[in-house]
Amino acid sequence: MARPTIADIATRAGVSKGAVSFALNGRPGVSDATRERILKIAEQMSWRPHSAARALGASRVDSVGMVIARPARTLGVEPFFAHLLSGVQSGLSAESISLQLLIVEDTAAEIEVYRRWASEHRVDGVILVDLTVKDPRVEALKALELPAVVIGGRGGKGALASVWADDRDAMLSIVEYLAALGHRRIAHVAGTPNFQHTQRRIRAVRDAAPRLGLLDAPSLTTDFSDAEGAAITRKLLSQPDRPTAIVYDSDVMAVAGLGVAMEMGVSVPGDLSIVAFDDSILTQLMHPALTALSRDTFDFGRQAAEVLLQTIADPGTVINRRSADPVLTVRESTAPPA
Amino acid sequence: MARPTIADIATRAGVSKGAVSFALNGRPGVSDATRERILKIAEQMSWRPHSAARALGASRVDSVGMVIARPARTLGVEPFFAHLLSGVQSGLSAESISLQLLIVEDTAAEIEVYRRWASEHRVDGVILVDLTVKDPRVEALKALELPAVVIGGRGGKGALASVWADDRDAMLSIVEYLAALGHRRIAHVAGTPNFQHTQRRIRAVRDAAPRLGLLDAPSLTTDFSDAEGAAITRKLLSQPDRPTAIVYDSDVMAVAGLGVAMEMGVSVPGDLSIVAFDDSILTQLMHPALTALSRDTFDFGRQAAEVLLQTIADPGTVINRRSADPVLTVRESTAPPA
DNA sequence: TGGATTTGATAAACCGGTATAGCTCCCGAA
DNA sequence: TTCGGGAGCTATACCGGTTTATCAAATCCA
Repeated sequence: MARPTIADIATRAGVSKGAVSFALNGRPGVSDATRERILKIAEQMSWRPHSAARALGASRVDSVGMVIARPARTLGVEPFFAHLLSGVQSGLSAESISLQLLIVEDTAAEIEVYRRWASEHRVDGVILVDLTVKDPRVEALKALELPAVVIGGRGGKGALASVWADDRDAMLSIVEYLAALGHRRIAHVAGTPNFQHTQRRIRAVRDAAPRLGLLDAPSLTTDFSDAEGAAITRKLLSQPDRPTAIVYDSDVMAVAGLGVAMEMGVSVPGDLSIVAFDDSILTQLMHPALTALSRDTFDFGRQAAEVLLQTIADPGTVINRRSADPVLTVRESTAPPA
Repeated sequence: MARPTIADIATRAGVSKGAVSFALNGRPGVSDATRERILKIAEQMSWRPHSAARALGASRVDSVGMVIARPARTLGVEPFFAHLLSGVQSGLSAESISLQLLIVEDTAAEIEVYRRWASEHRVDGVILVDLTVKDPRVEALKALELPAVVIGGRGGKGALASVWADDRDAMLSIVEYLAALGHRRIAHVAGTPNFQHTQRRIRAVRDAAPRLGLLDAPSLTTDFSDAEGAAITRKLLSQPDRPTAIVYDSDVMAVAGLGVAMEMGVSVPGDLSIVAFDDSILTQLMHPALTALSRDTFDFGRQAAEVLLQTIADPGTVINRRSADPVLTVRESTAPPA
């Protein structure tokens, strides 16, 4: 027999389909003896549930979705997503829930995907990344009644569940470290302006500046691309009063910035200190290796999966879980100013 | 009404469920007038098929799977996979087929996933990457009768469908280019030895060496990691008769190698030319920017999706499609030897 | 000891589609 | 005039599970 169904098992065990279903799902309705017998037979016949059949009956598909709305070009280099993904999967695999991944161009397309997933019952819930300030996805998901968890940003007042880290504290620790080294001119090459985490980081820099006696602490936004990272760096380093330290919101931009510095003959860390707000193999490949903020991205993903599963199980309560705080890994790209 | 079913449509249209099914799937059995009417009503009620119900009835889930067996750590930096993924999705989205992605540790786990997917009917077919010499996955997939397409390597004699590029010719073009510049000592830092494409590339170097009058052309295998790439480079550059050019099997290793050269005071391209057998934003971020072999990875993925869908539709014929040949993009890291 | 409750199990409905057998009506050919 | 056959549609079985109503037997309690 190619693929046994519960009916086959029922026949073999001399019981009804219903009894088999109860036994296999560990719910009351059969005696321990019968349950044992059924489980053994199922094992023997190497039975596995037919996902579609189960989905149809139980109206739950054991599958969650994740859409990433960034151009594939920049995506690949960002180790962030690969780690996040692995973490999410590890959190899901315990319950043998599968993950649907989709890369799309923009938020409009992303919402369209949610709409389709909801109407076709393809996923039980979704994981959101890159939350923006007035994010239309939150509204859309609530309208669709699709359980969701936001990664890296609070889901709004009682709106969506979330898993987040303290970007503000993290940014403060970077700026304080640089100030302690003696830097007074620090620039911040930020990411996409409407991302919530970008905003929080910018605010952190702005708030800390007077307290730390910084002369100048501009935050300049980009699209997270290496190109803009490089362009902004070139502009910053061409100024008469150029910064002695630059903080980049991503490792890719930091690497691009390092390249520009070398090209312009600005020595790192002699003339310029560089810090990346995200760590990965990239920062370690460089010469000098970059000082970077390390976050446990894998764990981030794992927690997001957990929270999502809880949200699916009990849509009533909204969980906002704070994950481990990031730490600054000091390497060769930072030193006291000349 | 929250989610209309075909029964609802049938009632509204005053026809039977069957008629609605025929109309919505564009198959004969209803008149054009009725079909028109049914489609309009379905549109109005914004009906969408329930994926599980369709899967159960039609025994086809409109979903394909892809498992990547590499440590997440190296995965993230490889832009290769992000591009491939986007390509695959673009090929699938036309038929609105969804993609399941899974990252696992090793091949054993990968096969286990295939087994589960097959028994739970979660996917209609799978896409394979990183084919090894005597790949156990081929056998496993045939046993499971799961349609599959291999990316970047022939599926074996009549075994599995495939989409491949000519690695041999590509490697030849690199070596010939370096030889034409005047290099006679060329080293090849290869990838995992049991990958088929690694073998093909090694063979290409070995075969071309005598014809091009190369004094030495060793191929050294690695695990594709930056660490081993760096280690091997250090060893190569410490030799008395060190190579004047090194070809790396991946962009990540090439970048690591460039770092080692700089560290050892070996100037690139003055004392050493570097070529990466894979292009991405990484190679362009470096200083000097790396000469690299560019492949249309996106298109690769797109074609793989196409071939897989054809294979699913008609499991009889085995397609082996050759994709566009890669081209060498010359940048700043290559020059005639000193 | 007898009625109430619990336990263990069954049969059947159901989820939302697809596939098929069969029915009616109409047309054309013999 | 009759019969064959196709077009257009309906009714129904079916896919493989889950869930509920039902029921007999066992158990409990007074």
